[in-house]
Amino acid sequence: MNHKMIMILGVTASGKGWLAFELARQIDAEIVSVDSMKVYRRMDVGTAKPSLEARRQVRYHMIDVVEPSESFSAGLFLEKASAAIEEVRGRGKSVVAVGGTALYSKALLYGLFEGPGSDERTRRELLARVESEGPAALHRELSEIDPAAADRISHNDAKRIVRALEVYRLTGRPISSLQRQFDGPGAVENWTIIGLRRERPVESARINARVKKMVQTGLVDEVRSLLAEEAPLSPQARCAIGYAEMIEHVQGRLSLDEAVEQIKKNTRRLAKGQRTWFRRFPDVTWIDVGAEESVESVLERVMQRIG
RNA sequence: GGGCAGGUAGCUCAGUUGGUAGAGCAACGGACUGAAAAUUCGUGUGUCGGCGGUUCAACUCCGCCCCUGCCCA
Repeated sequence: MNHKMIMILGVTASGKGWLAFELARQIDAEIVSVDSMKVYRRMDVGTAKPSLEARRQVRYHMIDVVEPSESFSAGLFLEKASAAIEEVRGRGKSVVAVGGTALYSKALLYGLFEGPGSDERTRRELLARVESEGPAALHRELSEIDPAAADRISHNDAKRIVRALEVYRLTGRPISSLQRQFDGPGAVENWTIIGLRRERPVESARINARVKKMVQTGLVDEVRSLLAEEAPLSPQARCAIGYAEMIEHVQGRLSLDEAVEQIKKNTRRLAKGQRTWFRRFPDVTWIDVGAEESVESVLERVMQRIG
């Protein structure tokens, strides 16, 4: 008994993957990856997946669950991840959830609203209208049926406008009346949330080093072979950082150096967005990691917090 | 040593007839509920190389010095 639910947060390249692995071994837990890109098979180097060796030692979930040609979603994530967590708990083991996809983490903590998933036909239709009429026109339409949502969504944010209209069309209810989960207590209290944090320049330096290493360990070849596959990469998979830029390079629109610089820049931006999300997460115990601090030392500090 | 061209934001550079400065990129802050590594909103962060001079007022004009690049010795 006494199995734990631990969530580890941190920006990309913060070392949370290692920590999760060491922690899982220490407390005999299984790991649930909370990452929108590690779900794709054969996208290994660029998503910094745990090694096969690590995966032999600790059981991982939510990694390699779909083909690169498939689309994935927060809803699908929540469904599969919840099932995985149930399974782990059924074995009487602890759960360590690690990842950098904040929306997915939030979905685990609070759930998502009970509503329709994306509907391809409706969405295609609405997107066509965005093309011809511009997002502002649809935003005006949204403000008629759901002023609260329109107020919150920028008139240029085509994706959210489309989603809101889609939900209304499918359910006849304004999306703002359905999205209430994040306001309540959710399942937060079941989790111990640990955040890893370093000084900004250190985080940036780690990102640069990681990108360099990805290129050295075969990112270009990985992208080439993905492009050579029969089924084309899904829109989501192909905009993954590291892949989008390398596709430009492989197709001759960017030099290798330019692509690498772009990847570094976009990864830094990703980290920035992650910080913004995580800052507002509830009940996070932040661990300020020293520049040269060892995994063991961090692990020890985390163990103290977990008790 | 002499000549020429430059020294303005983290970087690349604009800056009209003197009225204490902008643009791109980078950076920073925010939003975010089934595409989220996506999408989107916002913000100049500056001893204008240094020291003097002219002027009500100097990034703009003058002098000296320092630094960088090119050319001539």
